[in-house]
Amino acid sequence: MTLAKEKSFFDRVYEVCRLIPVGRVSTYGAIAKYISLPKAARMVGWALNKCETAQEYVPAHRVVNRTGLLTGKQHFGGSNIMKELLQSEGIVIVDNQITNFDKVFWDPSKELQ
DNA sequence: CGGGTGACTCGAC
DNA sequence: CGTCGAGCCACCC
Repeated sequence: MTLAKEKSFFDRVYEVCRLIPVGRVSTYGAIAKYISLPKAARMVGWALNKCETAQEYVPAHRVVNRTGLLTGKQHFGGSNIMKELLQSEGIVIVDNQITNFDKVFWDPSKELQ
């Protein structure tokens, strides 16, 4: 799939996040890598922090750090909303850690090329 | 315009 | 094996 390269970094992050299939998750680094900025993983998280400003809904709960840990949980209203959402999609989480992370991991640079 | 920020990542000790 | 530190870069104020 080809994404508009004219758009800003943020917009690309939002687009990739929306492309994440239900029941799957991705990582900040993987997304950053897909948009040709593998070292901008922090920017991805920051972009998701402002995902509410995006014109369309962004499933930011499907994006975790590269270990499968829900580091962004606290930014989801301060509750277990992120965990609840992921579990409702079939993802198993124990202590904010995705247990079957290897199976649900979705790499845009591989799945989306 | 310049500095600060951040939901990350990787390497060193 | 676990913890700590520094680099990274586009966007906001």
